[in-house]
Amino acid sequence: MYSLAEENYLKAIYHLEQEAKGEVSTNAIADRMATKPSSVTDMIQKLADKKLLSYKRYKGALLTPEGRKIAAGVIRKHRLWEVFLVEKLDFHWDEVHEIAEQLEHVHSEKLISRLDQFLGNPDFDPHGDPIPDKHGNIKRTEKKLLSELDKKQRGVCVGVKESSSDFLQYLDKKKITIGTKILVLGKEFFDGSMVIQVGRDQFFISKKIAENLYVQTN
Amino acid sequence: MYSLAEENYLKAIYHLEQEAKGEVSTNAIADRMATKPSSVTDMIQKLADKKLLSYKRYKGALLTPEGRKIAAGVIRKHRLWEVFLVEKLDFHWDEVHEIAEQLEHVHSEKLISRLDQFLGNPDFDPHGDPIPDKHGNIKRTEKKLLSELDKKQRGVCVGVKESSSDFLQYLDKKKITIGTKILVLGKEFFDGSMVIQVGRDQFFISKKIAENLYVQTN
DNA sequence: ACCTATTTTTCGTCTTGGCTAAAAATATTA
DNA sequence: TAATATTTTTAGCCAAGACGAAAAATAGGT
Ligand SMILES: [Mn+2]
Ligand SMILES: [Mn+2]
Ligand SMILES: [Mn+2]
Ligand SMILES: [Mn+2]
Repeated sequence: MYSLAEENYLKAIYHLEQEAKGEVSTNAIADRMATKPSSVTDMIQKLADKKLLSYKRYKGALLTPEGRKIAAGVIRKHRLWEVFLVEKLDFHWDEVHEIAEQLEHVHSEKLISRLDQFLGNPDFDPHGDPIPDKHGNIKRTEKKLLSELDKKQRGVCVGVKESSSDFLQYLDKKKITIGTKILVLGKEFFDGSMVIQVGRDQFFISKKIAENLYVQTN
Repeated sequence: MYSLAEENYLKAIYHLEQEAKGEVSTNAIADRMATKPSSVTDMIQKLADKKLLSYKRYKGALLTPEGRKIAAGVIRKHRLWEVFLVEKLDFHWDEVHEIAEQLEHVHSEKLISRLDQFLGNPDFDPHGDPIPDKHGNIKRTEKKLLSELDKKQRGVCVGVKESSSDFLQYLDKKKITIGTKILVLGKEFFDGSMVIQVGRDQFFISKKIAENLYVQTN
């Protein structure tokens, strides 16, 4: 059984590995976890001793299969609890993350398998992120950022990259949620801004918005 | 926001106050928490500094209203989660306590009020223990131990004093659960053992069993 | 190749919540 | 009341996980 701190480090490193593809640096981990590099060094040495990641001084960290499995398990729990909060307790998708940060550390195989079943074995969390199965495998789907679409292309919103409250509330205001169809009416190459159509509404969005919305194109 | 350790101490002291009616001794707390008296002294001094209990050296501890409120809040969460596990996730009543010990420390007012609502605002947990309301008030009901009944008296099982797995599984084997009607056929004064009728079955129970089953007589 | 800036590690320290051993206070019993 | 037993507290120590300051390694620029 791993401690709360260990689980959080593994989770952060797992996410950073996805994003950066390769060794994860001490500073990157410190940034992500809002902690100091010296603390990170201590912890990755400890995790290396436990064979949860491989680490050579000054060379960054890489999860071992075991470390990856632990991390995926924590992420699985986080996302299942988020589904629970939204689907069963009627929470809004911008309110669930902080609570799931706590719930993800409850240790019980049986609890999580029963919860999974209770929720109907969902594949995605309320933000469109895939839920790892009990072995830690994730069903990766084809998705791109809205910002990658060109004029006249269509996409269906399948997820968000950021899930800050501010961003999610912006999306709500614009009536964009998972499953919403989006048509790119125009794209400005100078600043990456777009004009899009959502339902009957047409409006302007900044590059920053377009870079944080995942869409699927068929 | 209080730490996991602080919450567990407050909860233990709360329960000991109920049982013993009066100041709670250092040793009693240490026993209940499977820790050492010296550790208890440290913690109760810390809790006294925070005004969660009153404490004079060598005189034991008594929760302040604030301390009692925190403790009742933790117990409320514990019991609501137990209801969730049994009612929604089909756990057996002997499996839920350990998991609830973890879930009770998740901090979110909104989570617990939504959970309460989702469960239909239950008054009792799966072991028959009353669930405090959001202000920490408990609906106390008239109940006595089965061992207090005399020959020919009837009672309805409304709770268990112990909820160890062994005991609960024993009760299952004997088809006794919350709501079961029990008739005392005989009582041996020498050792406190009884012969009781449950449904169509008649059988012998030891004093230890009778002292851990709460019944209501009408 | 050398100097400098950046990143990472090391070292000493802090807080929380444990522990043991010894001292002090209280309770019991002769 | 005095001696003894029990309970409680104090004092010193430990491990986890954080921190800042200083040292070491690496990366970049010339
Ligand atoms: Mn989340
Ligand atoms: Mn999510
Ligand atoms: Mn319980
Ligand atoms: Mn219970």
